Amino acid sequence: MPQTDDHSDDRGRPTVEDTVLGDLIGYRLKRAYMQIQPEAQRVLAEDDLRVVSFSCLSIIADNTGIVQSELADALQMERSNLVVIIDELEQRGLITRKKVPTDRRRYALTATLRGRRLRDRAAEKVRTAEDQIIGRLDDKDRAHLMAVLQRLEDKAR
Amino acid sequence: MPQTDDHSDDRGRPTVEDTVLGDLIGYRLKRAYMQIQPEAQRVLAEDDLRVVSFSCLSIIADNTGIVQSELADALQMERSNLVVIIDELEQRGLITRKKVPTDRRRYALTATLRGRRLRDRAAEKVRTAEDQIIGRLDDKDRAHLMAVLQRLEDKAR
DNA sequence: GGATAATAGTTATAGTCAATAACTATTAAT
DNA sequence: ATTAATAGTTATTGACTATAACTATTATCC
Repeated sequence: MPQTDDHSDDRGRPTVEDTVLGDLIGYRLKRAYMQIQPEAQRVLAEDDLRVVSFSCLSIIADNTGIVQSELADALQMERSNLVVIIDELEQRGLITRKKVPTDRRRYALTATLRGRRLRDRAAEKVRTAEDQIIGRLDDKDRAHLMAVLQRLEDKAR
Repeated sequence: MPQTDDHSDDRGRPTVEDTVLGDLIGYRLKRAYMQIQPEAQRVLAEDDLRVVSFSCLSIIADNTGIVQSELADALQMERSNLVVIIDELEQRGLITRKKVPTDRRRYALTATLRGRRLRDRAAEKVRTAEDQIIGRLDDKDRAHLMAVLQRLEDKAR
């Protein structure tokens, strides 16, 4: 009987039971995310971007004139934590900030040409990295996954 | 033309474009997780558990005699960060720690009856909370989601 | 029209969490 | 028997998130 109680198989791979935990959506989501995130972080770091600054840049690129509050809403983060990120993107010449004439409290954010190009390139790299990790989870499953995740997100609100 | 450029619809709902970002698996996973996590945290807090301590307790309950290194491996966390969590679970009488006679470096972890009961109850509550959030995403989609996430996780290694 | 509320952006700060290094005790490898 | 590696522990650090407090500006409502 080769099955011992040391919780590992013959290849040293853990065989830890997690049926209860593993049946929770939150657990599976987090673990799946933990596979992807470090790689995304790595490729983005090559362009001196963090995941969060890439996300900001990407939303700004697709929503010319968006203001910080709206951006914070969209990314579900605190306005206050956005400030330094926006500062850096502006200093690097990836976005511009200009006062909204009709409401001088607000700043309209716009991606520069450099910003848009960097976004496009970075997005492509992240997408490629993801594809390598998931071993080209076939297109149908990928599409279904994305649709279900999107719905899950929508339902939650 | 009611469509303005303020990135919100008539109900104040944001209509921010995120096609590039939204097509990344990592982004969708994170956002889906962010819907679930706070609720899981909330129901677990009712039993003075954090997500991570619940996860530990659950794995221990299903793997009698597991040692800390194996647990850290299973949950993909650092051994060092486990220590305080294990300490607390032991102090609360939810698990026991006893030296492994054949290897005195290791401690065998076992859930007590109280520990197992708490785990079962807490898992049930988390599961219920998840179901409420996802609005009973139908069983077929749920099963498919879990299967794909599991595969995604496996492929990544 | 003027007092009061709310909103946008900012700053500073505190709490949480994960990662790292260094250490002791014990076992495995050569 | 010496050297390596492993298990658990402690302390510390850096990153990230949340919160409160503040200024400037706009919206609300008597």
